[in-house]
Amino acid sequence: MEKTVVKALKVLEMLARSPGPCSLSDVAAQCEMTKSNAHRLLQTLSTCNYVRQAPETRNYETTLRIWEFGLQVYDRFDIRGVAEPFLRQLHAKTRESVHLSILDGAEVIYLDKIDSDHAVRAYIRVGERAPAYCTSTGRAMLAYMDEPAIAAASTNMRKHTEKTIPSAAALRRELAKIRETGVSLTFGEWRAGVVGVAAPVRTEFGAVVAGVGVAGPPDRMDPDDLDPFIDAVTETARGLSVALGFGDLNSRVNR
Amino acid sequence: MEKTVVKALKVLEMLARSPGPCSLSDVAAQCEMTKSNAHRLLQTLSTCNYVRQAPETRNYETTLRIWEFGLQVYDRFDIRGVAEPFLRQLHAKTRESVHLSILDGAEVIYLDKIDSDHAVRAYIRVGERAPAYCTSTGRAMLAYMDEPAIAAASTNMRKHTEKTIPSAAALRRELAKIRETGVSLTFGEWRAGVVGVAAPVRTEFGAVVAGVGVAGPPDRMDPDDLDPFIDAVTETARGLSVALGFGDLNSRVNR
DNA sequence: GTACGCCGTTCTAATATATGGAACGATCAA
DNA sequence: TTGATCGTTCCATATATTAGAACGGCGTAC
Repeated sequence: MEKTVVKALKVLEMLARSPGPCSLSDVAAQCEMTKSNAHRLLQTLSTCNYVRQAPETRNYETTLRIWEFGLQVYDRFDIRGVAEPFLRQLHAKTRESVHLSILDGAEVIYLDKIDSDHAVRAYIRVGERAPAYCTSTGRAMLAYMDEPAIAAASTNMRKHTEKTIPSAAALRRELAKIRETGVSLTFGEWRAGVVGVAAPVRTEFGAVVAGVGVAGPPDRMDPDDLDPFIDAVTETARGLSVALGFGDLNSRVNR
Repeated sequence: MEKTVVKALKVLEMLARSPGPCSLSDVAAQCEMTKSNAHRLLQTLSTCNYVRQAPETRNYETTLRIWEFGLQVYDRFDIRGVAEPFLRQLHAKTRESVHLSILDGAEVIYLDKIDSDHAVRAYIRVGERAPAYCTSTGRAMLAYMDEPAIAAASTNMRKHTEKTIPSAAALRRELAKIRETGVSLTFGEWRAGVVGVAAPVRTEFGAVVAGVGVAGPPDRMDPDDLDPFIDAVTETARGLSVALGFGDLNSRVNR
């Protein structure tokens, strides 16, 4: 294991996370290394154009280099390109916020979204993470994962709201229900007051590659009458599954 | 200079750029290192979750980790957040594609865009780069940069289309004109058949931080009658400059 | 069926490389 | 002026990285 590389990445991550430029001492302190060590790492990162220092304050900050590479990586995950028209359609039908996410370990990552037009709306940011076990798209995907993945997702379960699913056993019952009905429902388990309806996006071979869902407040998404939303979401998921199902996801190249 | 870090970044960049998963040998060959060296680098990058190997083929590919960090970095460049309503307004007025870009050395990076609704439209991708000297937003920013920056931007000038500005001298004349009028105009210099109208976005201290512009085909953007577009763009640039002008750009934190 | 070649991976000794502490000049506050 | 803090440079030491050989697995060609 290359220690230097790990340290360099640590510095880079720290700078990326930081809300503003950092002094050398800040970097050294937060990354728990000596000043001279941090200094040299920052210099190499500078010559590679990943960070730069403000000419006047001598503080260090990240450049847009990482963003560029991130976009390149992201574009290869072509789910989003294929999914966009489907998301648009789902949004047009429901007028609520619609989300596209993938599973990464025990968390979901939101790949794309379209916000509701309503003033009161469910809001997430693209790139954000959330625990899979208590989000609608997360559970929709979990339901079709193998045992180790489910076990991993049901450790460290916490009550994020009053309604968060309370136990691994309850989660497994919920996942079984999802496998029966094909739909994942949540009622304010992650963010209070947000109703979620989601379904898995699968390839023709059955592999789950993403989750798609709609989220909104209970006064517009009546828990007793979610059928219109369920229908819209399942149709979107089915359409997306077909659109994505031809070939291996990772072999897709840039559009 | 930490050689190991440079190598690791090289591997990461190579994988990000690659259209699909790469075998170890590919990585070693393309990055010009021994297989064992590439192998260890890939392993450390794996344990840091920046790359992973497909379980079956054993090929390596990037994860979405870089994308996540890229987004964090990007969000700190709050220009885009502030600019969005202005771009929307400009788009509403012109119905053409509008672009927001920043200068990075001799190139522009497109930060954001809104596409025209028309079937025929100027198209760029967010995150894309283009030479500053022959794009409208690029020249709008260059016009207010210091001598070394202009000199750097006027090296390696190539004819991308028939209309590309032919020489450094011509570029300087053009930049002088921009400083007079406040507007930068291009007629198919980078992509044939695309008319561009752009203006610089400046802080109250005069520092140029971005460029904003509109682009479209000559039949809707008549070179002899660009005044409506010029007015719209200058108004947008002025509004954005005011909105951004209070304080240092880099000290802005997440919304 | 067997031999060959290529793959990814592991190991090791040799060496290049990173390390942290000390020292330096600059800047700022008291 | 003094003292403290900052960013940066230097250097001997220790350590982490290196290249190459060797291994076992796999597919292919003969």
